[in-house]
Amino acid sequence: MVIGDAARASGVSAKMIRYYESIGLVPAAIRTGSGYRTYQPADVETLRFIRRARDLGLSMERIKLLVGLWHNRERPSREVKRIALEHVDELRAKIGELTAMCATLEQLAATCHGDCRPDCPILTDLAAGGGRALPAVTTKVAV
Amino acid sequence: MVIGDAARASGVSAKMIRYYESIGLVPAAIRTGSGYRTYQPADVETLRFIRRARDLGLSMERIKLLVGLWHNRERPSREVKRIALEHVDELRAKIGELTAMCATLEQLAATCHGDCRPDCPILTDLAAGGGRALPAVTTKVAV
DNA sequence: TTTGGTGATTGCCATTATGGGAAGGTCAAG
DNA sequence: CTTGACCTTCCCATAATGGCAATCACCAAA
Repeated sequence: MVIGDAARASGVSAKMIRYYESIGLVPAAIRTGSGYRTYQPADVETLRFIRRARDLGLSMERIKLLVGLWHNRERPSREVKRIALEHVDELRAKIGELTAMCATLEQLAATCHGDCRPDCPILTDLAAGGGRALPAVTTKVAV
Repeated sequence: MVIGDAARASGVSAKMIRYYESIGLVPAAIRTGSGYRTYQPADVETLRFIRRARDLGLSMERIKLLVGLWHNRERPSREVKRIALEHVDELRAKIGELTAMCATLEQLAATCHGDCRPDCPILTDLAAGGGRALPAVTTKVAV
């Protein structure tokens, strides 16, 4: 199996496979005499694991830890859970930030008539000091 | 007013002010004889505007448009509102993605006992194909 | 006036994860 | 033997920000 086959089988682009190798996330692939990287089904499985972890938004660093734990039969599941929950915390924090931004913008947009006239509360707010005019609802952030 | 003063007055770092100038977001500052950038109160106002827009998560590109509209007395508020709502759409999409990730991870973590034993549904899920075991709740994504 | 300290200038590097492209080698089918 | 598909490495780019380094400017105190 050459890199293109592994890419198709795993859903990870060839470019990314080489990148993962370069940062040590996957071991260096065995090369053919002419320098082509070769992959075994087990390698493809690892790549699929990585892809799913990426789909959950995990950073390369955490994925590296998870792959290590995955390949370690002595792992304590506590470690895995800790990493997952750390990421959950970060996701919740990010969601909170974005939700606050979204709420502020929605409120500003709601009070903008959005026609051909130039006066606009969105610009006024950005120019004047940001949302102090609508504090009560803005602070109602999920999570 | 030299760049450090403008930075303190606007809450935008000197580094970022130079960067904004380099990408054309703010006009090139007038220089003193020895090459120092000088700023007027109006420039500081623009920088504060930009900072607030950044705080709302707007991209440089959209901020560039907003600054243009802000400085244009003939602007139709429709344009401003459209840009704001485009960003709201993107925020909502992002929030939806993160919420889905978060829900999946929370569920997996909830079923992981998290002790010294090695078996772990989080790893099992990542290895096996991702969340197909918990579809009903996973799809219940906000937004 | 000299010296010291603070700050401004440019430029280069790093970040995160990913894509694009060029130049050149390899392989299999026709 | 040619052609096309595919591999290799290397460089560049992204968005927005921080950091570092060398050099120069300015202000105030001694």
